[in-house]
Amino acid sequence: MRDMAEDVHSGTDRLGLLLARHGVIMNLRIREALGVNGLTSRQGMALMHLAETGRMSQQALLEALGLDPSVLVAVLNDLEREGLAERRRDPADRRRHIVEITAAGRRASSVVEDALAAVERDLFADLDDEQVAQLRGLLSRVRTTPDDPACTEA
Amino acid sequence: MRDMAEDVHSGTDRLGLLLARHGVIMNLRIREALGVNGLTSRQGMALMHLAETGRMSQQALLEALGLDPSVLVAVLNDLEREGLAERRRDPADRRRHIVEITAAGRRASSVVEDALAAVERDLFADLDDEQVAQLRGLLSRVRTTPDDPACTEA
DNA sequence: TCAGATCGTTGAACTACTTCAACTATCCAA
DNA sequence: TTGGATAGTTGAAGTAGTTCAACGATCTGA
Repeated sequence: MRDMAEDVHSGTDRLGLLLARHGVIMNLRIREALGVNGLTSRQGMALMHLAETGRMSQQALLEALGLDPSVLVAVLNDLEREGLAERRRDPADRRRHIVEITAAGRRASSVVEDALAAVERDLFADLDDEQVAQLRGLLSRVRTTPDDPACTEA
Repeated sequence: MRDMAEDVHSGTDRLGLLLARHGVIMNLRIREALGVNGLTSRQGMALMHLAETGRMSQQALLEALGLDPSVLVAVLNDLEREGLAERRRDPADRRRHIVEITAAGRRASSVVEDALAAVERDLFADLDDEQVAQLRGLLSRVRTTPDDPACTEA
């Protein structure tokens, strides 16, 4: 197909090492993008989640983001103070909070979206659309659910 | 019951978000693997680098790993104390250190290799060999070199 | 020989992330 | 009504990563 050099790197290159090397950098760039509004990357993540789902229980958000409860509290405090999200008690169970994104939150989240898109354009500048789609497909099938108990054997 | 919790991944999924989500987890697993000998993930990284190149100047290692000089010093101190690497002054320029991996270091590095391979097998269990190769190819073409000034134009 | 640069090193300050224990309010079931 | 569980909150401790300034040893060029 293309005349691309198949292996620019030396032969041994573990995929894991590639991920360790590039992953750190990609992560950095992505977190910068997530924090584009002066938010922390976590606040950005939470905002994106809320933008997707509109509203959800604090519990659900917590599990989706994989955060400690106490951490999420701080995140939501900040988002709420900035007027990007709101908490209100669930009338059906007053222990629970329902977290909802505000209009300002949606605006902020779309700014984050754009910043993410820009980083992607930058990171994946050498890939065409089809390849980016391919990459997305492959990555989405990576097993990141720790529900498999027998995974740390050597 | 938690009816909103389960289904999380869907529609909009930015590739960047995928990376932010999965990347953190992949990174965690990989770093666990890198630290399999009781080393820190950084020591593991350094060891892998040394195993690839055999020996290199401390300066070169520093740039390859993207570390602050002071950080590398600590890493090498530990590796040397464990007998996994050795520093000696470069006779051609006595300011410089030449870092060389030891036999024990090679053994340790191959343990890291195996652990990495295991993590990969686990993470990419749902991909066949061809797809893993594809993923490696795509990832290796991600732009992670920030030294290119003309890459952030849009 | 001297001045300035380079290499590795030390130490400290600073930030961010993680984890945990304890507490309040609320729900649910016996 | 009461005891135990759950949701969210607070605060603190511990860990790890980053950055920076300063220093001694050494090289290089004038």
